[in-house]
Parts: sequence; structure tokens; C-alpha cells
Amino acid sequence: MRRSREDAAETRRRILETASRLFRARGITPVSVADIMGALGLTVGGFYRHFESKEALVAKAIEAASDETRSRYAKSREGGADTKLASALLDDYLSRGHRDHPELGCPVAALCSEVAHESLPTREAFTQAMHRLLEVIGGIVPGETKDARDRRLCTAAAIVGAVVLSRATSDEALADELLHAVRRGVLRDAPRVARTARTIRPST
Amino acid sequence: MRRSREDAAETRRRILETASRLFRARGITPVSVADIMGALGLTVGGFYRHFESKEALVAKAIEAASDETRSRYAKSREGGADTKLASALLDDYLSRGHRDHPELGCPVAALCSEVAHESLPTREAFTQAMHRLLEVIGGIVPGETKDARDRRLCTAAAIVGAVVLSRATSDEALADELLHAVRRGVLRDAPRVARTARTIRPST
DNA sequence: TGTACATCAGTGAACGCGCGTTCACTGATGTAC
DNA sequence: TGTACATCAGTGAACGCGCGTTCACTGATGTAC
Repeated sequence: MRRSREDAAETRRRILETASRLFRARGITPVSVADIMGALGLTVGGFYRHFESKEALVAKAIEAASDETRSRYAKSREGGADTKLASALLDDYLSRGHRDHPELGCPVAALCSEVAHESLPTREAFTQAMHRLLEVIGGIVPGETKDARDRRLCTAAAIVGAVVLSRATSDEALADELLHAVRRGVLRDAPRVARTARTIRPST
Repeated sequence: MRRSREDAAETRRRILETASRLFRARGITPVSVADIMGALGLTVGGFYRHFESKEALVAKAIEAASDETRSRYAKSREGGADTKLASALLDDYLSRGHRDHPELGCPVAALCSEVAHESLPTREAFTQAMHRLLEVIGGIVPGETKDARDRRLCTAAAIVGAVVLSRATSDEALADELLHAVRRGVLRDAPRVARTARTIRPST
């Protein structure tokens, strides 16, 4: 039976939220439309009142996850560069909590290797999520120089790599080591750029 | 009809090689047993003379890919740490060629986010591939100290992250930027550890 | 404000399809004598 | 070395199943008068 417009909008929102979490938790291909609708207590047919296809949903779900992640780190960009701030952001991103709960975490880390095989709209949504992650990292490594940009890209690659590999390995010790090593590595380099690069580092 | 033992061993080898390439190129779930056997001009039924299940194949295919990758970088470990060597290894790993041909490249970069949802044997094979990648990186950042180990882990996370994100994004400029930024970043830090760590760096 | 009707959110069964796996079968290979 | 027979690599059809998507249907919601 028909529901009110508010109900319908709420259903669409819940489909998106659930899909976004299931995709991050279990990957895109292994999650079916029936899985998503079933998790909401709804039947599959209704899905197509809200989205054109599963593929269309995937792009929107990545967008939703990216919004969520950006909001969580939003305050990180308020105060500008700061060692304490950098530490807090990295403590969160490189935490066991983030590693063990991909469904609530960064979609870039959750979906990176799968997304390469997805449709263009999906890869575009993923790219936007990457740009936002780089903005968040701007809270650790600010600046408009080419060197600062380079370091933001390195930091992004390193923290995403650390979380992804930490999730993939069956070696728990290695998983923890990766998170800690990259946390230390970024903290070692980042503030040097933000505040003391010209004084400590010699020529490079 | 029956084939000779040599033929059978060769068929098994070819299944493994083809699977290893198809998984790296398109991911694990999207590649079917029929895809693999079809690529060899064989029919599906025969597959089960060689492997117990698709799942069993996946673990072996990752192992095979890891062997292949280690061989390619084998010479990198012969000469010990060296800036020129580091540069050559990174030139290869962080090249457009590697990014655009995952089927011939590192299985760690190709399968990292998918593997988190696979069976334990698969994750164990993946973990072994990670250990081997760290050994290869030992050619850039050698040493038994905790600091050297940390830097190897950071380097692994960064180069895997760079390749994976470079493949995932639809933004070609960003894709190239990532490879170059991480290449420069690793080269900037690595030789310092390998040869000049104690003289340049102050306390850390 | 009340009524008649169009709209459409969600149902549930069905569609064609590809999946991983099984199995009876084939005939060349390998082995025992 | 030659023969009889067991083995088993590979075939091709079939299995049950879950997939994404479609569709006739339902009845509450929204709208026009």
C-alpha cells in the first residue's frame, strides 16, 4: 500500500544508509538488493521505486558514506595544522575500531580495490570521496605548495594502505603493527612540514 | 578423454596462471570457474580434477601471483640497500604499466580490499604475499631495528595505497599524481634510513 | 469541509540468467602380467 | 615386447540456488472539485 511522501523519503534514506553500511562491511558484489531490502524488513520489488538499478545505488551509497566520514572529521579542519589535531585524526583513522568496523568507516579504505572494476559513476563518487579525504588530511598537512600537496597524497596512500592491509591480513600482530607504524610515520613527517620543515630538514 | 600426467600437470599450471591473472584483473567474486576454464578452451567439469573448489583455487592463485611478483623483484634484494636500486624498484611498482596491468602485477595491490571478505586460507595466502612484499622492500629499507621495520611497513602501506587508489580513481591526473608523490616521498625518506639516518636525523 | 478519483509506495511472485558443483560418460594413458 | 584392464583427464548436461529486474496488484495518500 502507498505511504506518505515523508515515509517514502525516509525509506529512501534508510535504503541508502543500509546499503552504504553493507557495502562497506561486505563489499559491493557480495551484497544483493534483497540483502539490503531484507535488512530493512522490506521486499525487493520496492527498491526500484527509489533507485534505477543496483549500480545507481552504489554510487549514491559511496557518496553517503563519504558525507558521513567527512562529518566525523569535520572539526579536524577548523583549527588548522596542529600536532595534537593530527594525532587525534590519525588515532581515529588508524584505530582498531576503524579497522574492525568498516561499516562505519571510510569508504575509500573499505572499497578501494573493488571500485576499480565498477562503473564510471561509481568511480567518480569514489574519486570525490578521495578528494574529501585529502581535504581532511589538509588538517594535518596544510599548505598550497607542491611539497605539501605531495605529502598529503603520501599520507592518504599510507593511511588507506595501512587500514586496508590491516583488514586483509590474517596475522593480528602484523595488522596492529601496520596501524602503529603508519601512525608514527605520518606524525614524524607531517608536523615537520606544517611548522618546522625549513629549520630541521637540510636541503631536499 | 584421458591425458598424460605431464599434460594434466600442465593443465593445472595453466588453470593457476589464468586464474591468477583473471583474479588480479577483475577481482575474485566477478571471475567464475567457467570464465577461467573457458579462457583455456576447456569445460567447467574438468576443473574439479585439479582443485577441490573455487575457494581452494583462490588461495593457490594468490600464492602463484606472489611467487611471480617476488621473482620479478628478486634482483632487488641482491645488492642490499642502494638509492639507485630503490629508485628502480619504485619506478616499477609505482609505474603506469603496473597500474594499468594489474593482471601481471602485485596481488597485494590488486586484491587488498576484497581479500578481507574471503576465507581464512585465502587471507593466509594474502598475508604471505604481504610478508614477501615487505622482504622486497627490505631492499630499499634494510636493517633490523624497530625504526627500519616501521619504515618498511610505512613504505608498504604507501606504495600499495598509491597503486590501489591510482587504479580506483576516475581522475587521471590524480592517478598520476599519487604514483609520483609516493615515489618521491619514499625516495626522500628511505635512503636516509639506509645510509645516513644517524648523521642527519637528530633524536627520534 | 466532503467526496471521487488518480497516484504511487510497497508486495510478492515470476522472468531469464549465471553461479559453483556433481555426475555419467569417453577414450587415451598407465600398469600388471 | 605384447595384451588386458584399471585409471582418470576432460566432456557436456544437469542440479539447486541466488542474482537483478519486471510486473500485476493493494490500498493508503494526495488532489481536484
